Amino acid sequence: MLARVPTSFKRLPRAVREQQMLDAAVKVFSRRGYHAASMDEIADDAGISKPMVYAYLGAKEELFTACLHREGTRLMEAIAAAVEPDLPADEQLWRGLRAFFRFVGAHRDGWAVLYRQARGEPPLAGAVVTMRGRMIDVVTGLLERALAARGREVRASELEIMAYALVGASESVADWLADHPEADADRAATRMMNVAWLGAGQLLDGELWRPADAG
Amino acid sequence: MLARVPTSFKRLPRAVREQQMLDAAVKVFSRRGYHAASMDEIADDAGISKPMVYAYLGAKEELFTACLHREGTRLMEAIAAAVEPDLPADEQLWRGLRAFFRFVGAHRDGWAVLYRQARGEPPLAGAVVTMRGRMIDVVTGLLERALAARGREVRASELEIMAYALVGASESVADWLADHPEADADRAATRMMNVAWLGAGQLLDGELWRPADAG
Amino acid sequence: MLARVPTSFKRLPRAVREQQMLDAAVKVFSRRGYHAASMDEIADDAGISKPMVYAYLGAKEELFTACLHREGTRLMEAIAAAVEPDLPADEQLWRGLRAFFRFVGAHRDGWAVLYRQARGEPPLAGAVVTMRGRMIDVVTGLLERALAARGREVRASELEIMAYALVGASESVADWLADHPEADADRAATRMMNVAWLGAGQLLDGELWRPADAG
Amino acid sequence: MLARVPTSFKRLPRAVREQQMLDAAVKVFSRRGYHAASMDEIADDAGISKPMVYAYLGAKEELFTACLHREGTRLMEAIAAAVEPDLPADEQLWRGLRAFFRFVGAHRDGWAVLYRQARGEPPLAGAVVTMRGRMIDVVTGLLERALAARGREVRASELEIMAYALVGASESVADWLADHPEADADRAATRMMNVAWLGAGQLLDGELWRPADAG
DNA sequence: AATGAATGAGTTTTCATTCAT
DNA sequence: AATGAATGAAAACTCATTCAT
Repeated sequence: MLARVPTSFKRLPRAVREQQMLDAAVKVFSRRGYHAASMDEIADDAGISKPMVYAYLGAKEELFTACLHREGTRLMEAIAAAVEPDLPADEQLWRGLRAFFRFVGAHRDGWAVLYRQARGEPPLAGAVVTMRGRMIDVVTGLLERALAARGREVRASELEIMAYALVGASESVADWLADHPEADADRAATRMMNVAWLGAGQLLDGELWRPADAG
Repeated sequence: MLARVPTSFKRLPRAVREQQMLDAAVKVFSRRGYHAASMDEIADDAGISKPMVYAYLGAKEELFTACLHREGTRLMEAIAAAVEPDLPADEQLWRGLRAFFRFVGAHRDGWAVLYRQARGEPPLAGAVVTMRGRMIDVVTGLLERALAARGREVRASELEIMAYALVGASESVADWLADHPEADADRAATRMMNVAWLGAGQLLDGELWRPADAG
Repeated sequence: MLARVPTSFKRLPRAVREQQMLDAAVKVFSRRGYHAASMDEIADDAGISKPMVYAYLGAKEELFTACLHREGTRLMEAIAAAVEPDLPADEQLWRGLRAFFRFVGAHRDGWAVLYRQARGEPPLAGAVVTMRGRMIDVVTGLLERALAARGREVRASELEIMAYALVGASESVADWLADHPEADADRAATRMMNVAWLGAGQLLDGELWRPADAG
Repeated sequence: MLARVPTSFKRLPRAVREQQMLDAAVKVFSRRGYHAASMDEIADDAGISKPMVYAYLGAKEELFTACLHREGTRLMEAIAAAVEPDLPADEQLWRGLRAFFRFVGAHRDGWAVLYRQARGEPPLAGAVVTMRGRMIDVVTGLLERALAARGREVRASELEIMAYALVGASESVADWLADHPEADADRAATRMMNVAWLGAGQLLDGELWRPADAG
């Protein structure tokens, strides 16, 4: 948590103000949902007047999009930092999943919640398409590299479905994680990795995938 | 022989009206989203006045819940009808997935859309928990039977996460299907089955699962 | 309380049905207030369908008026039965007041509550004027007889104001009684009699009026 | 010298708007009654939009309460200004009553009407209790001082009933005054004073109380 | 640069009342 | 005689958004 900047600091540079607003918006959107969140509450929470919010970040929809964008980027950066392109595919997938669940587990008010809300709201469809596209791209890239390393090639649409399945499964397990606050992010990542890598067939036969490292 | 259908469409019995209303509500909720859907439009679309909607199905939230319940039950019935408990696990999973995607593909305004919306809306959380529980139960049951057939046993929470992953993956691929109207439901089901059954590991190595039948 | 007539008794004579409805209406109006009382609840409580209420007792306003009329008449009859025109004025006033407070105390859901509600509602003004007129007439008659017995005469408008004051004071003390369920009706009547008969001047000097009898 | 009154009546400071709204609300509530009064009409009458009413004075119930409070306070102040604690009790009572009737007569849309409405409305019960308490306190205080001057003492509950009677009688005569627009407030006050001070017993015997002064 | 004042437009919900059977 | 079905009309309340200062 960032220390709250005292309200007495007036005339802050624009960039700082914008971050304050986004912090407040993420908080309120997460807590109340897109519709139930009121611009009033967001402005109040940011310690700023409503017209300023409009002046800096635009209307409600844009504001939400900006939140989603910022949180999504942070998530993507966390994943990117964890994955090293030269490792084998399973290690890459594992590190990516682990980073994903760690991030989601650590920011329970952030991207996962916003994304979940956005998915059901037609007016936010655009933002969702954009963000999901970025996630799909990450996964697709990983798969493509893995295939290339094996000297194989697969139609793009096949890869895309697979990426959808992986992303959807991860989101769902992230939901499970969000609903079980006592659960451990790394354990969830391990389970997810098992399903994703081995598939139900091998799992049912008792096969198991285990992380190589401890951390 | 049949009872005479009245020439004017007025004064229908309650049960009929309720179905008309639910039809309209599912349509409008799907098209507009929960919040943007107005009770006015739903009533109009059902060809009935608003007070009747309130009298028969209650306030907006209850109405949505009723929609979700009806559509979810239909989906579940479609899946249940397709799965035969005595078949091997992969065949069961396949038939279940195929039934799921066929249903979702055939009712693009139905369960999948409502469910997606409900997930982001705090006020609808209760309904989501109930419905998701039913889906998870179906998948968990399937996995349990498969394990039993192999003489193995696994902790309930492990199974649950696996079920979450499968359900989430399916939902996500269903989204993909919803976004690609030209796509074929059975092909999507096959892709999904591959990911779910074989896992990324074997898929990347070129293994492939194929349906046994043609239907 | 009348024993509830079982709903299975259908086709009751009109007069009986009307009393059932009035019973229900008095109850619901008293409990909820004129506006918050819904015709639905009244019909339900009477164990009858709404159209019947309309057919027998008319619209909501008429229904309320009918309630007020019935309860008011009962009150007036109770007072009339208690007052004997040949007694001295103070004895008459005392008996009238005592009957009034006893009645109000015994029917805490009846006349007093309805009347209080009606007073503030412009649409019910007519009914209030009528009922209050009847009360004022009773008091005015009492005062006139008392004056006649003393061989005096006073302008009608003077008497009228006096009657207003007495009626208003009684209503107010009745309110006090309604708000103090543990209070005793006869004690309240005695206090009221003291104020009304002796006036503040004598009361402050310690004079006291006491009922002659014990009953 | 005076601050320039803006040519357009827009953008007034909050305090001013609040008074305008209260003025309009008192008017509309008095004319139509609590329920029949619509927030729309009140806003229109105040020359402002509905949301401002909600923003400044809250929901309908709070708005009504605020009206009652303002008008009640004005009435109480008028009475307090008229009564001088060092005068004899009858003089105090007389001045109080006169101030009361003058005020009520001069503000036929104010306190008396609102109070009458509030009494019958269950949702406004709280406000009524508060306001009536203040009136009762004023009268009780007067009576206590009078008793103390005579060296006597009386139980609080006795005084309370007496106060109820006096307040109720005054309200009723105020009603009479409201229904007789040609009537004179001071004459009504004199009549009321006679009943209250002398009581029916002495009045019937021809005794009469008269104000000492002419004003 | 910053905000208090202001509103248009829309929504859910309720209720008295009446047909058609 | 009795009722389930049906509705017109209105009311309270909220919110995103913008002026004017």
